[in-house]
Amino acid sequence: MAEEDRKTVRSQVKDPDLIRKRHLQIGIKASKLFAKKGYAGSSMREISKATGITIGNLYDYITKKEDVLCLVFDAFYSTWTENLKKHGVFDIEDPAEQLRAAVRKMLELVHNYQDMALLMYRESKHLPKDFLKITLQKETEFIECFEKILKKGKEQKVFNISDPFFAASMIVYQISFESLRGWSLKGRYTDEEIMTYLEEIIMKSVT
Amino acid sequence: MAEEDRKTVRSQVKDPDLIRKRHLQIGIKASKLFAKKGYAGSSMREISKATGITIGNLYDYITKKEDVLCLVFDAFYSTWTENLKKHGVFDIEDPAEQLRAAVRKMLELVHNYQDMALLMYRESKHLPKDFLKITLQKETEFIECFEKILKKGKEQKVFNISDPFFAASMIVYQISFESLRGWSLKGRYTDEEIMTYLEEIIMKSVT
Amino acid sequence: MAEEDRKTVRSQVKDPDLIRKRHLQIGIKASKLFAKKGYAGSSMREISKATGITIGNLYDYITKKEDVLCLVFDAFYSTWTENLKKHGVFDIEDPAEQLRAAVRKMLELVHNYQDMALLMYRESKHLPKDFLKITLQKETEFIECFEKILKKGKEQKVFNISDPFFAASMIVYQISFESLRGWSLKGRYTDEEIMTYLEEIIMKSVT
Amino acid sequence: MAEEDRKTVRSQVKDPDLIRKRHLQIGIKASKLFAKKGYAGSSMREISKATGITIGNLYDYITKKEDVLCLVFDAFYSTWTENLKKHGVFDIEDPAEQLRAAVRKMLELVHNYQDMALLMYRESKHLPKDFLKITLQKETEFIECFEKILKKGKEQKVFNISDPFFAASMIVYQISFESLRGWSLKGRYTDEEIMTYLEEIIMKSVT
DNA sequence: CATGAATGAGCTTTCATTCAT
DNA sequence: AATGAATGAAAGCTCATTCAT
Repeated sequence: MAEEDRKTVRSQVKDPDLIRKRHLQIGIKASKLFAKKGYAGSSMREISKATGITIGNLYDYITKKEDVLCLVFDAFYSTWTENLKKHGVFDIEDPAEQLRAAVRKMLELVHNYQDMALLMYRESKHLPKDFLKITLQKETEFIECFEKILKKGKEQKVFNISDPFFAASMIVYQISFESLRGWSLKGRYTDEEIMTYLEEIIMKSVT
Repeated sequence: MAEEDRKTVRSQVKDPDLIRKRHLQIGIKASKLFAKKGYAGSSMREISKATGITIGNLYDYITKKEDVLCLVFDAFYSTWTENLKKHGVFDIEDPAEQLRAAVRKMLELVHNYQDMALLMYRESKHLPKDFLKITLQKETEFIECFEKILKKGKEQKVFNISDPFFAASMIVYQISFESLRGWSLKGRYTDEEIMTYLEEIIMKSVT
Repeated sequence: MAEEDRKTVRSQVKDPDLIRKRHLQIGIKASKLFAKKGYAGSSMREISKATGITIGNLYDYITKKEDVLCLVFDAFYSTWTENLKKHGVFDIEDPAEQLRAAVRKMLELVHNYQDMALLMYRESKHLPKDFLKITLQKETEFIECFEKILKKGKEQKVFNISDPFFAASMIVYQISFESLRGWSLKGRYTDEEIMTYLEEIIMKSVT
Repeated sequence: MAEEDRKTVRSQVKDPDLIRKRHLQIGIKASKLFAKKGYAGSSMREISKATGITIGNLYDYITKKEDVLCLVFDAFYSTWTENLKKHGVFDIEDPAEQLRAAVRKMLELVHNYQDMALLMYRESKHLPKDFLKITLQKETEFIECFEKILKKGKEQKVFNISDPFFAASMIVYQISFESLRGWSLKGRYTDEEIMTYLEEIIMKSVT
């Protein structure tokens, strides 16, 4: 209880199943609200309305407004990783094939949750210190997935890169391109073009 | 530059020189504050303290808090473009040489104003509509500088890219890598390593 | 009276009984404050103190300071019309008798709520447009009560007037005489004298 | 200097002619502003703009914002009495004729300065105590003009009134009818009709 | 005398948070 | 567990007034 402190959002309620259910409910509904109005721009009243939980009851499941943001990040990572596991990307043997599949899958995911990716960049500043650390840890683990693929490809001499981790970081970064810079491309390119170009650029950068 | 700009932030004060001076003062000091506490998280009283201008006087130079953010963006673009012009990047003939020089220069700039790049991504949401349009225009012009280099290189067959504008957008995006994802690299790489790797990756992506 | 009114001042609070109670409380207490210091001269903090409702809670029952003024007008008209109905003025048959009774009753009322009449003249400028319309409508209805009496009297040749509505307007105006010009009479006449003279003048003006 | 204190608005400036000129200028221009936006609703900045005197200079002729209101009242009484003297109302011998002439003249005056009359009712609350006393004195003197006419008429048995001063007060009050209640008549009556009816009612009230 | 930049108290309003029911 | 009324600190912004030039 002392060391494991703050790994999750504290709640007054006893029933753990109810807590899980409500926490997910809050995270999902609030994420849509935050995407539209931002974290600071959303009041607890609005969060209450969006989640369908009265304001007093909301505070039975959280202790501060920050917690709602943590729940949003939690919910996001849940759906994100879940979606990724469903498609057996990591079963592919050929590194180039595998990388292309992973990148394409991720691009689709980011495309579908565009606001979310942007949201996480924008609002991570408001996360409490200890939760931020956890988040960064999760991101690092995510990068390491790509690092693994790159390392294998480098050993097999199919990839020509100097530093696998650095390259993996850049790939993960590039995947968010549409979310963060999409506005400067909208009108010039179709969604499919954007994803095709991105895939192409990323693949070329490693070969 | 003196007559045509500053139509966006109106002030009560009549002396145009004083306005320019104070606007710059506000933009620079507030940018440091915003980088630390964010736009929404910084109160007008804090901005007043940071700029050294009393709150009432501050409102002689702006009309809304938004305006401070505009001044931050303004100040940023001023120093940014100014710095870029100083080094005769656009005199270089060889496209590859030219691109490398431009990228390296920009990487150094972004490195020195790290918080700023992140700030601009994070807070552009809070810009008023009309000012946002101007900002996007400035960004597009910036991208087009790189597009021009890429086009020339493509014609000379030194660059192998399918869409120069898209590639230019990606390069500009990659240049901000350190600002937006730097935390995942800190501790693993020195500043110099980061810039060298970035330069290498960007150059490879076009050849 | 319960369902149809109070569409003008919206509140966050859900319990309609509580809303009615608080709205009346605000209207009455604020009216005394406004009479003393004027609408513009009374701060929300003072209104809060005067009503005994904390400032945040106050804003659960109103949306703008204007609303407080509306509630003052509401409360005034409520007590005004209520008081008038209590005394069966409109049952009297003889027009002259009826007019004299109505005037006398009104004079007493205005005398008891002296500051209020003055307040309403002074502050109606600050009412929001739509509410002002409602207020004027209520006043017109009030004038029409007197118009009706005058019309009947004119038909029965007991009153000698050229335009009943105009005359009714003037009577209603004269009734507020004490509120608006009382200061120039204080010291010269007793309260009872003022009312007697007023009654006399008004009655003579129609015969 | 001790007893006569505060009879007028104090000024830093030495030249008495300039003071008079500026005071009148301020009073006239500010009156139009106050009529539109009210005393409390007009800022010193607006007053400065309306008068064409810079804010600092303004404070060379006044000491507080209140003073501007005093100057408005002063300017008003100046033009008012001036206008009244021009027409030789007080030379008429027959009391009824004289009263009718005075009333008609005043009605025209009030009609032309409608906003002003309303303004004075509304804003007299904001006058400093000592100045208010002077204002009331001036008003009383004005009422006494009518009282004199009524007294003469009463002695000659052409007027049938019980208390001349009270009746005079009421007449002065009725003269402002259009200013204070005009909105409820607009649309129903022409300006000329209003004045004719008013004259008729007032004359009947004394005979 | 005139100018207008500077001051800071005070205004209206919002909002995270608590707590009696 | 759930409700929503109540709290008050703090936010953005205005404005009468001063004062150096």
